[in-house]
Amino acid sequence: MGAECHHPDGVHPGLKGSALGHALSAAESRCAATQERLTAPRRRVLELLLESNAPQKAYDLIAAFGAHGEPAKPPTVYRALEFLERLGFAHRIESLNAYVPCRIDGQSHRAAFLICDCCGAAEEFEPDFTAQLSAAAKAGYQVSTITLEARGRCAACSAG
Amino acid sequence: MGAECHHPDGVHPGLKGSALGHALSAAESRCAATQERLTAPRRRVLELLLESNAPQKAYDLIAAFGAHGEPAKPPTVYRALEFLERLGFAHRIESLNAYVPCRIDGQSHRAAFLICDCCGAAEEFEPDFTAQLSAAAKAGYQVSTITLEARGRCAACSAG
DNA sequence: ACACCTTCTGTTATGAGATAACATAACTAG
DNA sequence: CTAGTTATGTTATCTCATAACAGAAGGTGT
Repeated sequence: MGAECHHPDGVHPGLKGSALGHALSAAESRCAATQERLTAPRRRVLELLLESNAPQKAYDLIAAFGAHGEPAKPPTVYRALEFLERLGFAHRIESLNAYVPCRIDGQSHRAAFLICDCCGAAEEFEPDFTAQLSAAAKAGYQVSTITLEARGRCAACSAG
Repeated sequence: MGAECHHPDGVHPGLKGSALGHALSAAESRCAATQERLTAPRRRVLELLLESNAPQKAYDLIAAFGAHGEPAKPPTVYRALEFLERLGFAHRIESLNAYVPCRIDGQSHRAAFLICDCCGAAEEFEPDFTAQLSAAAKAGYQVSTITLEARGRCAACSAG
């Protein structure tokens, strides 16, 4: 996580200005369509995730929450994250205890990440879980959610 | 995790008696073969994992460590777990913050779990990561480790 | 045997991550 | 407008994990 090399963070630059505004508006629309409420704290946490270029720890979000440097209380942020995950706007990366905004259109309830141990980037990709789901079915499991986290080195860090 | 239903815990019954002894001996042998040392605390933690029929939290292991009810100190157990994971004798299940003994012969450095949200069982299975590894390669990632956790309901809990 | 190095353990303390519980406020349907 | 539901604010606490350092145990060369 930046501990091993000095490559620039992240594949995703983090959204700013109008791109950020658009992403938030899109989230508003999706909430409106399903009668969910993108309230102020939820919107703020989503904004922080979208602005960032790397997975964010919950306490990073807590610290950055207030406009003038005041932190949030932990439950405020954890509740917002729970909401954002439920709606597919964000994902938790278990092996990092960190959160990223969903970068993939449409909510599949499935997440897969390529995590660079060098620069800390976490790239979401569209998973093909065919093989695993058939293994699960064979074992009699009814799978509701499935997550995959692959650790390694991104292209830039492999090269550098 | 037992919160939703009353099915018996676990697909794996937990080892006892000679089966447990054999498993520990096998671990000794594998350590000896690679000049690693299965020291007393490491062996004890492995024993606790093998005896259990469900994923064990670190602090469960800490509490159960001593023969006469004395707990271990946290670093004792965490160090042992680190060792056991490194040698492939145990796996951490990220989404549970819990640990299981490896149930699959040979250490692939890859773990995949079917986790029952109903009874708490966590069944390890042999993953086929072909699809994901090719997606990673296409993105330029050099993958070193890969973990997968599927949540759902086991056969018994689906039926009941 | 010995000195040396390395690895592992014991211990104290603290840092990081997450949630319980309860009171209050804001929406929303009738 | 009032009853029910959903969300927030706040305090406190709980769970999970590691830093740091001293000392013991094992291994190696002479």
